[in-house]
Amino acid sequence: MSDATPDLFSFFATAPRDGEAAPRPAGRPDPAALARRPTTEEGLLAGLNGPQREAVLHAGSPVLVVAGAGSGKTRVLTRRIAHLVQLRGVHPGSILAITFTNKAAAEMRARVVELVGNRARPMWVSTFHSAAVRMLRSDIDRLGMSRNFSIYDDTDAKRLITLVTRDASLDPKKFQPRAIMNWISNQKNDLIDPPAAKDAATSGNDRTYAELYDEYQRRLRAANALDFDDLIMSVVTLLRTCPDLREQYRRRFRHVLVDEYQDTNAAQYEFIRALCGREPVPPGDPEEEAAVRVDPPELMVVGDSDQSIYAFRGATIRNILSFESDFPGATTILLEQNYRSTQTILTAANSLIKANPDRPAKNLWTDAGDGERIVGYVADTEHDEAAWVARRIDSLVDAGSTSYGDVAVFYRTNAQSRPFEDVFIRTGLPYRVVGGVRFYERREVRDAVAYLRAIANPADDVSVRRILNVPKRGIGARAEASLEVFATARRIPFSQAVDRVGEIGAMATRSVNQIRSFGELMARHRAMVDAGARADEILDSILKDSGYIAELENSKDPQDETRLENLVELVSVAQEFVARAHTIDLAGGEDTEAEDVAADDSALEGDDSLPAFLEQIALVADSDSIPEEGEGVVTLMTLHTAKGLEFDTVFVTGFEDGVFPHARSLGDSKELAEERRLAYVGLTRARKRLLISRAVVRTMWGTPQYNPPSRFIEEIPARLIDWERLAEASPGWDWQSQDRSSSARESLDRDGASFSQAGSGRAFGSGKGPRHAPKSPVLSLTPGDKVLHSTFGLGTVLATRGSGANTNVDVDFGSVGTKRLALKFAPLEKL
DNA sequence: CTAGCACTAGTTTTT
DNA sequence: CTAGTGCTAG
Repeated sequence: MSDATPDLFSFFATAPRDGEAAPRPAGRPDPAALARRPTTEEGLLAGLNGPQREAVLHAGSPVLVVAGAGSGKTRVLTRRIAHLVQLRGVHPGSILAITFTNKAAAEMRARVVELVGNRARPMWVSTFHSAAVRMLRSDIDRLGMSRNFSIYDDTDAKRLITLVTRDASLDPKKFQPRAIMNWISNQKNDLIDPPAAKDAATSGNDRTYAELYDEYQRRLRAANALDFDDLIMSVVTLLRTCPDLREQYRRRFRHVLVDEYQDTNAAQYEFIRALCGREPVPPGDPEEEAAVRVDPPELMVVGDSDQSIYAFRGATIRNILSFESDFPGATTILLEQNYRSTQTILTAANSLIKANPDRPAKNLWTDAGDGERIVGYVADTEHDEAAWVARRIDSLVDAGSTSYGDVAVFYRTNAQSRPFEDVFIRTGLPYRVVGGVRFYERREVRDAVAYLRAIANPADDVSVRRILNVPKRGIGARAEASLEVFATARRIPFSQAVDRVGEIGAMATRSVNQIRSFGELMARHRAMVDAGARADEILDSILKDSGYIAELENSKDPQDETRLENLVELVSVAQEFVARAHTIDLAGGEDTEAEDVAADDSALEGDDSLPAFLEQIALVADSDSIPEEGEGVVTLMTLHTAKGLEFDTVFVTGFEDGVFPHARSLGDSKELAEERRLAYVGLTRARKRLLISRAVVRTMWGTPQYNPPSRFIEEIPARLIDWERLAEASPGWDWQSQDRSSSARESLDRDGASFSQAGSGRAFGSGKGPRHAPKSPVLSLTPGDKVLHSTFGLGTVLATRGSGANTNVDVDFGSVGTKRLALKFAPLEKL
C-alpha cells in the first residue's frame, strides 16, 4: 500500500493547526501559501520552545524525544522533516517516517507538504504495516513466497485457525480459535517461528499450540497469505536473511523517524534496528559486515511511556526505556510543556499517573492557567449517565461555551456507546460513533472483498471457501468437504479442486453443476483481471453476476437494505480509488498518491487494478472517520481510539471498577497500570473542560451490576472536582463491606439464582428489573490462587470478573481445560 | 441442502 | 442482550 495511503474516503483530511497553512484542494499552489512556507531556520523554528528546537535541530546521533501529552510532538516531527529538507539538503526520498495509524501518517504527510511543498512526495510516511507490505511486495520472493500475497485480517486468520483446529480434531471448546490466535500472535510479535515455538514449549498445552501454529503457518503459505503479524515478522526475516537488501534500505533511508515509539513491539523494534542499528544482525555473520559499512541512518523516536496502551498486543515500553542502551550515543530530549490543556486538567492527569510504579518522573505543565474545575457526576444507571452527558452538552452549547464539534465522549468499551446513542437520538443531539463495527468488518463487505481476493489470488482458500456458497447456490457442507478431500489429496488449492470438479466421483450432479458454474464465474472474472479491467468494474460485475445483489434485493430482511447500501458504498470506494489512481495532485495540499519522484509524470497512469485496490483496502481498517471539526457533531469513541486527538470538552465516562479499570485487569498490577495510562490518555485529550462520570448500576450482558467507583477517581485530587451529583445514600447495603453474614451466604449457596433476583423495588429508574443482592462472593479469589473443584480437581485462578454474587472466575484446571465458573454455584475450595 | 430454531458462548483495546 | 454457532426437522 502506498505510504500515507491517503485513504479511500476523505476522512483523513487535516484541519489546519498552529497557524500553518490549511490543505487546499488540488490545483496550482497558492502563492500566498508559498510565501508562508518557511525556508529559513528562524522560520522553521518559529513558535518552538527550547527543547522542541533542540529536537528539530539535533544531528548526528540517535535521539529519543520523550513527549508528554500535548507537548507538540507532531509539530516537532514535521518541523524536523522540513528542516532536514530545507536546510540540511536532505533528499525527501531518503526519509522514512513511521506512525501507527494511517490517519497519523496522512496527517504527518499533509503537514510536511504544507511546509515544504510537493518535494515531500517521495518520502515514505507510513505505518509499520504498510512499510512492511511495500518492502515485501518487491522482494518477498526471496523468502519463497509470491508477490501477490493476500493479507489476512483477524477474521480471516481466525477462520483459518478454526479450520486447522477442526482438522486436528481438537475440541474447539478447549482450544478456542481466539486463544490460539492470541498465542500465535504473541509468538510472531516476539519473532518466534514454529520450530522455535516447539522447542520452547514446556507444557502440553504449549506443544499443542505450537503444532497448531506450525500447521496454521503452513496453510497460510499454501494460501499465499500473510496475517498482520506476519507482515512485520517477514520483513524482519527478509532484512536479516538478505544483507544486500538491508544495505540497500540503509543506503536509501538516511533519516528514520518513529512516532508513538512506546507502542512498538519486539518485532517492530527489530525492524527499526535492522534499518538503524549499528551492529550487524545477526552479530558476527560475515555477510553482514558489508551491510554495516553504511553508517546507520539518523534515528529519531518520539514517544511517551505514560501513553503506552497497547501492551495487550505485544507493545513493550522496554523499547522506550532502554533506547539509550539500544542505540549507543543516543540523546534524550524531554518535552514537558503542554500546549493543549488547562493546568487543572494537567494536575489531575499528573497525579493520576503518579500512582503507576516504576515510572520515569515527568511532570506536564502549562502556562495557560487553571481554567475550569473538573465536573463529576454519579449516575444511577448508564442511562442516567448518558442523559446527564446529553443535558450537559446541550447547556454548554446553549451557553455558547462550545459547539457540538468540540465535544467528545469517551468510554472504555465499544458496547458502552449504546446508551449514549439512545439518548442522543431521542434528544436530537448530533453525534457520530467512531469505531465499533467497522465498514470492512460488515458481513456483506467482507463477502465482496472475499470475492475480489478469490479472484486476484486463487490460492486464497479462506476467501474462496467463504464465498463458495454465498449467495446460496446449493453447494453445501457435503460438497465442500469432497472438494477439500480432493484438494488435500493432491496438495492443490481449493479453487483448483473447484475447477476440476468433474474429476471428483461420487458427487451429486446438481452439486457438480453448481460448482462448475461457480468456477466459471470466477474464471470469467479472473480473465477480466488479466485483461486489465479496473478494480471498480470487476467489483461491480462480480456483485451482479454472482447474484449477491439480487439476493439482497429480493430479501425481506430489513437489514439487507443497509447491506445493499454498504455495497454501493464499497463500489464507490473502488471508483474513488480508480479516480485517484489517475489523478496527480499539483498543489501539494492534500492527498498524494505518487510513489516515487519518477512517478510524477506517469502518475496519471496509476495502477487501478484489482490487486492494487485490494492492497489499498487491506490495511485501512479505519473506515469510520473521525468527524472533522467543522462537521458539528459530538464524537463518541473508545479511549483507545481517542489517542492522539484533542477536544475542547471531554467526557470520560464509566469510571467504575470493573468497567474502567476493566474487570480483566483488576487482578494484575501490570494491566492495571495500563488501564491507568489509558485514563491518563483520556484526561489529557481535553483542552478546556473535563467531565467525568460513573454509574452506580450498569446493565452488563443482560444483568444489572453494581460497580464500585473507579479507583482512578480517588487518584485525582478531590479539590479539582466539582461533583454535580454524588451517590444517593446507600440503598440498604454497602458493596464495599467485605464481611457478609454466613447465613446469607448459605442461602445464596443453596439458591443463588432466586436470591439474586429477590431484590426489593428499585431505588430509582424504571422500577422494573431485578436487582442483585450485593453479596460478597463466597470466596474472594484473585488470579494465581489455587483452588480445588469437586469434579475438575486442582486448578489455578486465571481471572475474575464481575463482583458480588455475580462474580465469575476463570480457572485453569490443567489437562481438564480452562473453565469459567459462576462463583456462587461452583463447588470450589480455596487452597 | 436449507431453513429455522436452540443453544451457546462471549464481549478490551487495533494494524 | 446479541451475534454467531450448532442442531434438528423438513
